[in-house]
Amino acid sequence: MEYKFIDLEKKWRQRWAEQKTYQVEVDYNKPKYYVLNMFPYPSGAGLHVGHPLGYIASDIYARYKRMKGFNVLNPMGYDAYGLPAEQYAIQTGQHPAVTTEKNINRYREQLDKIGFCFDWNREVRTCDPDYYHWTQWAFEKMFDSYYDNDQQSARPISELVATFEVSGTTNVHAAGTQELTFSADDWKQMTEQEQNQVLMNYRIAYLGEMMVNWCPKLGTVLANDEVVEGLSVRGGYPVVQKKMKQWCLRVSAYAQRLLDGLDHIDWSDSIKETQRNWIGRSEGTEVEFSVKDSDKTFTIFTTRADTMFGVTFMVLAPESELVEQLTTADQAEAVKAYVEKTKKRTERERIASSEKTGVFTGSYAINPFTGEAVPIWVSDYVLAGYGTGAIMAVPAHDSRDYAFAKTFGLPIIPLIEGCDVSEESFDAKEGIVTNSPRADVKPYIDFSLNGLTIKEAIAATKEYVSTHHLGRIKVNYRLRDAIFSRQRYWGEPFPVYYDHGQPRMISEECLPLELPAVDKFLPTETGEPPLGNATKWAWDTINKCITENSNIDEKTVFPLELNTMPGFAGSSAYYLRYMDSKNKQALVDQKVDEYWRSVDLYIGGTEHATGHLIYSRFWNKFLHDYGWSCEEEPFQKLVNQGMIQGRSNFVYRIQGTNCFVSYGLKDQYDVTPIHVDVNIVSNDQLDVDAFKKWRPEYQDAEFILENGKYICGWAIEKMSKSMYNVVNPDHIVEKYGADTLRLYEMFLGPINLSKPWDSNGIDGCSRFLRKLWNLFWNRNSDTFLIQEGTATPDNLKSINKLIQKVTQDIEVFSYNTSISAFMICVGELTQQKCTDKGVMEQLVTLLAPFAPHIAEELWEQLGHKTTVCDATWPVCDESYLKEDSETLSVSFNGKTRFTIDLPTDISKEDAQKTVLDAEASKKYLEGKQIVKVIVVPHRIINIVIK
RNA sequence: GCGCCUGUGGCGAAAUUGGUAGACGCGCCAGACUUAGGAUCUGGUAAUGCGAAUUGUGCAGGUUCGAGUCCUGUCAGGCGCACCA
Repeated sequence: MEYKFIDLEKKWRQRWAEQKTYQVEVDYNKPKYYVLNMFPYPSGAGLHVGHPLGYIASDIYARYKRMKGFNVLNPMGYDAYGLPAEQYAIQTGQHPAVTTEKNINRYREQLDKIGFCFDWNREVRTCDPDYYHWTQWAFEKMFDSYYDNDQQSARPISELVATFEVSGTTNVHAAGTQELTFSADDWKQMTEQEQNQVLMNYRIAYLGEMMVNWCPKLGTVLANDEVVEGLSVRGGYPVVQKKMKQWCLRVSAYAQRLLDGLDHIDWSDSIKETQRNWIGRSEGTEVEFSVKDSDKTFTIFTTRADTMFGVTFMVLAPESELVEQLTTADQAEAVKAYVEKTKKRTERERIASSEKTGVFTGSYAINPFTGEAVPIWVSDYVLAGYGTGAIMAVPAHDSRDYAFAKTFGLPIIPLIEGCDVSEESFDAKEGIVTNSPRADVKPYIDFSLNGLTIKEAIAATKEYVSTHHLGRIKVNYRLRDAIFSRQRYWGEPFPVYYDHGQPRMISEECLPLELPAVDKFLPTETGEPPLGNATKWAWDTINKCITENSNIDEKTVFPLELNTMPGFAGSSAYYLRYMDSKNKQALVDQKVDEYWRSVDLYIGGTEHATGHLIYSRFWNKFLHDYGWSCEEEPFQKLVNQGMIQGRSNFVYRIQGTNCFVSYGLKDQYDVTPIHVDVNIVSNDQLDVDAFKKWRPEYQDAEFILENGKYICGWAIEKMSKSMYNVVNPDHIVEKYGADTLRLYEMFLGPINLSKPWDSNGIDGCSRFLRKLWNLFWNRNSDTFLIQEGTATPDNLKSINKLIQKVTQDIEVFSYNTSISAFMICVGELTQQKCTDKGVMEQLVTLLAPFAPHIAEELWEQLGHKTTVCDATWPVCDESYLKEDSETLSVSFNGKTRFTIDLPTDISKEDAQKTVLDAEASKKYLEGKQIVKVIVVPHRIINIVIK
């Protein structure tokens, strides 16, 4: 009987669906295990062979864990809202709801062919009202919360109000956009509107006016992780800075917890490091400077407090409010012109030129350590959004300050013994401090750093600054709040209405606020959100939901929030929703959450390192603060699968002809390489007839062959339509079967590595499955070969070696080596003509996670009525692995020192010779007590001494 | 500039974690069966050499009886952050 994978795989796909094999429920009798893949954007292009890589890896692990007795949750869904889906809809001129539905169906069809053990019963789609109900709910909770720095937790905003009423800001340590100070009386005297404004400063979801990344071409603002080098990640369009009123999430309040949490989760070092960089914790000092001939003061932030004696000027960010305050009348015009000029430069232009520009404000600052007055400048190399938006410039020890000083002829004072600052600044943090204070200057204060190392000097200055109230020790983070508004149609609507300009939440009972179906959903370059067209929807919502407070100004043009939420909103808590995806009362039932807790194994690409994986952790921490998620961290272990690159093929056309020359002969002609569809190339050999039919212009193509074949050239490139190197998994499944595809994708190499797809190697995996099949069935007749009780010691040794290897490898996701082990084992069993049922049962069980279809079929043929998914994972019996051994005594200087157990494949003579020849070993071992010696042919490999 | 990761045959990669380097697969070579082979099976395949043998894990040192593995330096490639004070 032959291995007919097409029928066999179809049969088992159907049976799994009928018998609901992969449906799971909470089961307190079993330990849980939660496996999760980052859910896909259902893009219009469908899946290529790169997409299932992570799904296969996690599927293997999920099936393995199930066989080890765990109750395994392995769900799947779609991240259907957001820019990618909408851009695709715009490009194809269809409504995003239509294209998304279509794309999802296509994805599902493709996924189903590969035999995943997803529990589709729990599917979520971020664009489904039953799902985004809970996205909106979480947003409302964030609006109703502030972050208490003392408790390190989100708290209801009502508690903050209560405190304000009793003691104003005195005892408040809350994360805020600005530091506010007022008394209880001040608070009570504020109008409701003023109070709302104050609270907005503390809310975790807040409406803030700020500089944002505005992308005119996409017609929306973008988060920092969606912009790289001044261009949008999606589409690569220019991004400019623009001041806009936006909903934001106070992610920055969680910066320290996001950093600390990294120490307790099992993620790769590189992705943790990426997140640490992104959070950007920096310990430094804030120092107050007073302004000469004025009572004004301002604060700067520095990590190099040791350089206080080398400050020769100050610099303000052009956007800083200080600029206006500190500019003198004579300089006002020049400063204004400069600030205007900077505004017009895009982020990209600012980054591109490293030339320093700037203008003097006319004011001077007094250095609290030297008493010297130094000029205050404005320059765009200082960023408004970091620290205090003002710096002290120490050109001798900061390359940017140095460049600025050189451009504008400002003095440079070196502070490190022996450093040379004539050509460039000395930025290193190593050396002995000098000139602090300078010997030729009368000390202004009783404080010296001379003779200390930089590290000591920083500590000493910090100490001095805080005890003398010149400033304070301060930790800054680069992590900024997430901008949460998008001027787009295809996203979650905000559950927000405006009452006389004041934002208010639609009551929880009215959620979800459904996205209206509109005809005009295109974004606009001016930033008018498409939802503005849905006025009927808006007023219907108001009438339905806002009953008790119906004094909404009827003249309001549009009473609802027009923006929608960004792509990351829906993906931030989806792992919780899978636990209890049908729950109408809560995001997830508390009992259910306490059972599944958090994701044990999360698989996905590194591209989400500073986006989804930060937002999701933030979102979960917020929910955790209220007990809605029982774990502090959502993803305990993270495995990043590498990208699968494309392997393009080329044909070589002789210039000016329609004649193509084979790869090996191309150097003899003047040729142009042309991409050719990889689907008409097999093992780099071109299917000439298919090529002629591929494009009309090649219909009459001629070929110069080598050895009767046309060989194509190749290159590794990104898998994309334009390179004609996209390999569709459907084709592989049709030609080789899903099991072969699964095996081959895993056999390609370690999952965390990027690697090119190379269809050439797939035959090896295909051959392996046929060989396996041939162990069970005689190739030429329909005789089933397996019998009971025929196991030989060799059979048992082979299978136990496999059990040991696969069990070890699967735990560390080393699937490629597992598959090698399978190939070796099947080779051995074939040679041994093994027919034993017990051995075969173990073999099939081990194979089930990797190649579930063939495993099920063979399992059934072995006489089992139940699914192989519920078979018990075999345990290695090490007694079969022991080598027979012989003992050899080894003596040095006529005295027996130790004995060696010799493996059978080493002759006693060889071993003796090797040991005694090892002069160095003899000398080394002299007088030492030998505990253990391991011997392999021709060499002592391990001598353990006491 | 700062930080992280990776360098092993023609290719993808293994190496019991400091102990026979190159398992397994692809490709290639030879053979068998074939009208045929882009099917199947068998054997070979790091380099140099007829051979014995020698050299081999980016490069240069070091530790060790022993280093692909540990340490120092260096080069190359990839990734992240970046006028972040």
